[in-house]
Amino acid sequence: MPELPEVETVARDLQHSVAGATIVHAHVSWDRTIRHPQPPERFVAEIEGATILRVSRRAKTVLLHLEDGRVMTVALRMTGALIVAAADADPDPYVRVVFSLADGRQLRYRDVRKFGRIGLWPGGGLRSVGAGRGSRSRKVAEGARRYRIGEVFSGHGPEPLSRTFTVGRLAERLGRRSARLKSLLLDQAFIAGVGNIYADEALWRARLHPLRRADGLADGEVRRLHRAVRQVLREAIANRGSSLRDYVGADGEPGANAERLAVYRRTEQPCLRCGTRIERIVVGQRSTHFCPRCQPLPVASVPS
DNA sequence: ACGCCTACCTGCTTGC
DNA sequence: TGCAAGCAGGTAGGCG
Repeated sequence: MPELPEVETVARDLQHSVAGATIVHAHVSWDRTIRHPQPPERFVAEIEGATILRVSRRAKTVLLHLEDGRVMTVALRMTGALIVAAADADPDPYVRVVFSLADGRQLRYRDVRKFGRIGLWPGGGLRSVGAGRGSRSRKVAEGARRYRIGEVFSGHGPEPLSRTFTVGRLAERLGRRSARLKSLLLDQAFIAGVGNIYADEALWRARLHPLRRADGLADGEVRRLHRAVRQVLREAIANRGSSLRDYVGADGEPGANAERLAVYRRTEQPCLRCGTRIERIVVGQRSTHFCPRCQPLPVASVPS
């Protein structure tokens, strides 16, 4: 479900609605939602009584900072959602964890496909929750070592909306890689928070073919990509995210961005710029949508 | 470094 | 209508 704009929307919603709230009770109905090595019973015991100080986002993970310095991380993966509900709200068979708040409300973790994971990390440090390949060499046995807070997401690439994510930085990173643009945009170690929807949208906006190799871009093309990624994400946040199926904000309402998507899941429909039929191909086992006319593939620009 | 595969899960859509 | 296959916003781990 959620990519950067959706997770950002949830985090902002929660900052407004549950910052300052105290968790008086927790109930876990699908144990594997709780990250190893925390046994669910221990997690429940340790979270009870905690007060939520503030809520933020890093990459596609929601961070609930607790008053005592500990941090609860919620990785929503495909269908996870964090929803604030009244205690007497309708029962929902897909709610995997319920946090009962002191004021009577519930913070519900809902997840149809059960891929999401919730972690609780000690004050002043978290264990690595790295991002795939890039963090592999840094991986250590679970529980064997603690990372300091600044190193928590050390396996992740830059936040695309941060001020430090400049054209120059993107150019430098692209220049060192031979992979296809689409695959790189999905690589959390290369850039944090972009997923399948916004990768396709950004490439369409930048008029770059998803199979172009990263180190083959001209300066102007890098500039277009940098601008496109940031615009697409910012606009989606302004629209509270793209709801294709399961995604809702913490208020339980879907976002409004899905209807503004230019290529994602618009196979065979006309390109909004030139009217050419949008094509669907598979890149790295992920559906990929693009306009064959606006996003041409120059000869010899594909990874071999 | 890179691409490709499988696994984790459930539900909806599509095609015969 | 029924039923199987294919598809889904993510990512970890394994292989060549």
